[in-house]
Formats: sequence, C-alpha cells, structure tokens
Amino acid sequence: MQAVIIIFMEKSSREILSENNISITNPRLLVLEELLKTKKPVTIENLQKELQDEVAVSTLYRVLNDLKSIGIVKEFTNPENVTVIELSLHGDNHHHHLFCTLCGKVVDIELSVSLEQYISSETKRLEKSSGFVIEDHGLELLGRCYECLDGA
Amino acid sequence: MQAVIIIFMEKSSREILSENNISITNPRLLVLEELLKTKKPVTIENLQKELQDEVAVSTLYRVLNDLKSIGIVKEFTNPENVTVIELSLHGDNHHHHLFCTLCGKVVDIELSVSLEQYISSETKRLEKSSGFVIEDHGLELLGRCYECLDGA
DNA sequence: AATATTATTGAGATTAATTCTCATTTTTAT
DNA sequence: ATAAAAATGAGAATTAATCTCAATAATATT
Repeated sequence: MQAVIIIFMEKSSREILSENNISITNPRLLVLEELLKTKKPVTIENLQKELQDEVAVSTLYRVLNDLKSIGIVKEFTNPENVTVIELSLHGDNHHHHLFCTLCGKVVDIELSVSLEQYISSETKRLEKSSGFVIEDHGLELLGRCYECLDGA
Repeated sequence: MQAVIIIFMEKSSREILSENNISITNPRLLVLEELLKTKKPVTIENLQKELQDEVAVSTLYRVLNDLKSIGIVKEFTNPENVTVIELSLHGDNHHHHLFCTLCGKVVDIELSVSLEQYISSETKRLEKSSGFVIEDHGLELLGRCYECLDGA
C-alpha cells in the first residue's frame, strides 16, 4: 500500500509576483515573505520593525501599494485609525474583523452563511430605499480580548 | 375644536453645551450650529470651509474633540480614510453607514430589527469562539450613489 | 456690576504617516 | 552581454492632527 501525501504548498513569493506580472525584486520578496510568515493582519509600524535595514521606508510603502494594486494585499484601518495590512492571496476570502479596543489586536472572523445571506437581502432592500448600487459590505466588531481582560 | 400643534424643537446649541457642563464659547456655538444645519455626516475639510475666518483650524479640532468627549459628536473614517464627523444628539441612535466609493457621499442607514438581532446572536457565538467580549459593531456598506450612476 | 480666577482661543510650530523626487541600482528584454 | 525600462534608497515635501503659549474670553466671586 502506498502512502498518499498531499501537501498544500503555499505559493512562493516569486510565483506570486510572476503570476501577477510584476517584476521580481528583493524588497517585494522580503515584504511578501514577511506577510506570509505572519499570516495575520499587521500594522505598517510592525512591518517596518521586522524589515528594518532590509527595506527602506519609502520602498515599503511603495511595495505595499504595488501589492494592493495587484489585489493580493488588503488595507484597512483599526478603530484608532492606524493602517493595517493583510495578505489576501486567495481572491475570494470574504471575512470581517474583530478589534480589541484596548491593545489593538485584530482577528479575522467569518460570519455564518445564514448571516451573510441575511446581510445580502437587507442590502437589496437598502438598494431600493437609498438608490445606491451596493457592491460590498464589512462588519466590524469591537471588544476586548482575553489577554486584556485577564490583565484587568 | 382646537388645533393641537406639536413642535419638536431642536435643542439650541447653548442648551446642548450647558446641559453638558462645558463653557459656552463662540467657536463651540459656531461648530454646533454648522452641524445642526447640515444634519449629515461631514468631512473636517468641509467643516473648515464653512467656518473659514470664523474658527481657527486648531480650535476646530479642539472643539470637535470637546464635543466628542461629551458624546454628542461621533467620528469615523470613510473608505478613503478621511475623517467624517457626525452629530449624535440623541444618545442612543445606533445606525450604520453607506458610502459612495466614487464621490465619497455618506448616508446613515438603519438595519431592520431582525438583522440587528441576528448580528447580536452571531456576536454571542463569536464571543465564545474568539474569547473576546464584544461590545459594539458597525456594518459598512460600499457602493455607488444614484448621482454617480447617472453621470456614468 | 467689577474683578479675580480659570478655561479657551488663535497662530504658528511640531509631529507622524505617507507620498514624492531624483540620482543610482537592479531587473527585464534584446 | 548590453540596452532599455523599472524599482530603489535617502531624504525632501505634503497632509492631517496635535501641541505650545501668549492673548482673550468665560465663569465664579465679591
């Protein structure tokens, strides 16, 4: 009997860049590696710390804009209005965010299918009453995380 | 038969300030008047334009912070990350925002009671799975407004 | 109502996040 | 291997917001 081993290989940073037809440069690889390593939403400040002496600040911002424009990085702001960066490789990964208002932690969350459906139908109702065409939505949840609750 | 006329009188800016025990000053009155006049969410840039030569920029920011801290002004950011200011006189007016991604227009919206309930119960589920205590939520809708759709 | 005390204002300096400029370096195409 | 095009680094420029501090206005006291 043969063992069948299935490995879900993360795409390499090089592959990601070449698939998107943008040139393969060191800063881009370094930023991508860092985001792949973290796997979680990060502030630009934290990215900067991790990439100190490897990528210039101006380049970091430029690279993030490049990655945003090919759609593999998403940007949003936390409740204190700080920019948060998140890798978004698999095109359609609709999700939402839960923020700790004390320490700033951000967690990705998925809503139940039924709630998503409910939001969609409400959206249709609101399209009629508002005259807008509604294309997207995001639910933000605010609270306090276990660590901050512990400390208190 | 007598006519019964009921007038819902907007509280005056003076009353609002004195009820909240903060001193009545001209800049505060001017900012409040402007917000009462507009009745809609406004960017700080727009507020500045309206109050040119009447309130110094530094004072405008300070007054907005004062009004935020007594809870009669709420602040949020639009999808382009610009700060938007909104009067919130009647303490509990939970609502959400619909943004036009083309012109930046912001519209207040109310969700149906059942959707709000649905979100609340999802929140309870997420509290268990995330370990957070969730205290608030906001739904943002993004789309294109009738005027921008017309123009296109 | 007049004065003393306290708080607020205006103007501009400061800070922080992000973008821009441009000479140099790296990448891609030939 | 070389030419052409694109990206980088360092620091200057820009923008939104806060801070500083002397002058002014508001409140409290007599």
